[in-house]
Amino acid sequence: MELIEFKQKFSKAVNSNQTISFFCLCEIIYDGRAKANLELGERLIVIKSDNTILIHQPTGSNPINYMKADSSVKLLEADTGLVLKSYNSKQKDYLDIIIHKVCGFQSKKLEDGKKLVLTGSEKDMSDMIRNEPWLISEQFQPLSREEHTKYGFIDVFGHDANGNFVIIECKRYTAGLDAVQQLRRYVEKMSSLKGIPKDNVKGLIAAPDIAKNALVMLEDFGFEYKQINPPKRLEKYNSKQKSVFDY
Amino acid sequence: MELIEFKQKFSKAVNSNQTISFFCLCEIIYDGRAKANLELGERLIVIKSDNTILIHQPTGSNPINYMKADSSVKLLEADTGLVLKSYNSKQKDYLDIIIHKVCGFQSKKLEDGKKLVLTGSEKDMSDMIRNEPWLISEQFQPLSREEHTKYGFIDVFGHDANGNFVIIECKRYTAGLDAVQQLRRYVEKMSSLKGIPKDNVKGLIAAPDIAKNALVMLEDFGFEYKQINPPKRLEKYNSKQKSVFDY
DNA sequence: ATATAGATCTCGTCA
DNA sequence: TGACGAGGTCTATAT
Repeated sequence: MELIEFKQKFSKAVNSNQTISFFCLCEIIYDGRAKANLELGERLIVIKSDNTILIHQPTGSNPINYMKADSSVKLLEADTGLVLKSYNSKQKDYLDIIIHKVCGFQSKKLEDGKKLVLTGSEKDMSDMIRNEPWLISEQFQPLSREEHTKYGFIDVFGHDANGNFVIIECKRYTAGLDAVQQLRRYVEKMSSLKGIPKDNVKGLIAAPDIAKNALVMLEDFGFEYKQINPPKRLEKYNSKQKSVFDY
Repeated sequence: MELIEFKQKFSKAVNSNQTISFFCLCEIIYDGRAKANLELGERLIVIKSDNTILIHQPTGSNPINYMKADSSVKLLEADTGLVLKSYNSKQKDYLDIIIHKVCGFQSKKLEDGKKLVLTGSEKDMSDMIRNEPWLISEQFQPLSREEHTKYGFIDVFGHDANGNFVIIECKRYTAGLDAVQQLRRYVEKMSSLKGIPKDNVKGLIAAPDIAKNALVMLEDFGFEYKQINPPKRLEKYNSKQKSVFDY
């Protein structure tokens, strides 16, 4: 595509807050929170209606370069072709896309107010444990939600049959050393805030799996691990679930 | 665009490992590590040459839905139009894109072997401190960097004038409670593995800023905070830096 | 605005 | 392959 034609289409689309997608041969220079450059290659560029910029190479989930929402977007002429200059004042980020060739251009004003409905998050997991405390043990009794927020970001808080407090940290994937440290911090905080001995505040990790070292560390602190999987419940689609993903 | 025409172009592009981009009116159903659905709306769909799938709404950096590399991609006919079915065996993820209308279609075999050259990462920061130890203090002397294997992933390791070991944890942004806990773990691990009293292993956080609570916790453990900014050096572009981002 | 922690985190690296 | 930690993390939430 001719750069002149591209520039016209581009400007029109940007000015009307359309979402833009095009392939191009380009170099990238970034400076801001860090500093980076990417030599000449073919990439997919996406510019969203909130002026988010994404630069994608042909593989991988993440953009190789990007600018966050509310960036400025200017397309200027240069020796090599065009330069897309962008600046984000909040992040203090600068991005230059030095465009040598453009292949294809698409833009559309997207209408989409829908939000993702997702289950299986850590929050769903802690809700499940609060509603079905026997998943932890026969003795575990959860306390009110207000109770646990007072003492920090504790997933589930309750007590056992012996009058000990129990703090539960949920992880939706394999718990690691960081999860154990996190739990340890909550236990120590509650112990000191309530003025009760550490032995009377029990720590427990609920996760589908736990790393070996993490389990050792957990047991060193006198904490427990309970194998629990995160729940997955989408009321709306549960009934037709089988047929939907059937091949 | 007619769905028939789209289907032909799509299949051809997928079979030749092209990178694909198109706008469409669609619903999304996802099941796997979690479970989600997204009601009808207009989105940008990207399919990369490694069969990564990205579904983008008109705002925000992250895709609202996605599939990781090496997913299967099949386009089937349905009552409502077309259904793009995808399955990732490694992640055990299923994704259905129920396509009602398609607007535009672009595909291209992207050639790009270039890798991002980035500076200002945490590793650059620890390298800088190792090379310029006076940034920490006049007394600090870094030791060889075998720490990685023996005592965990310690960023910088050395000793002070009094024969104490010093463990430094670098953060390129505001250090939080998690950073203090991480440092604490390294200090404890080295102390116990080497059999040295904890008082003779000093912990230090090097970061541009530290959260208030994190500083309190740091000082409770007898650790130190040193304000240091991550370096940003790209040899190639340093000289023309000003002109490159000049407007 | 800052702080805190999750994420269908993703990605690289090393044992 | 699992484990571990960084990320220009991004995002949501609470203060």
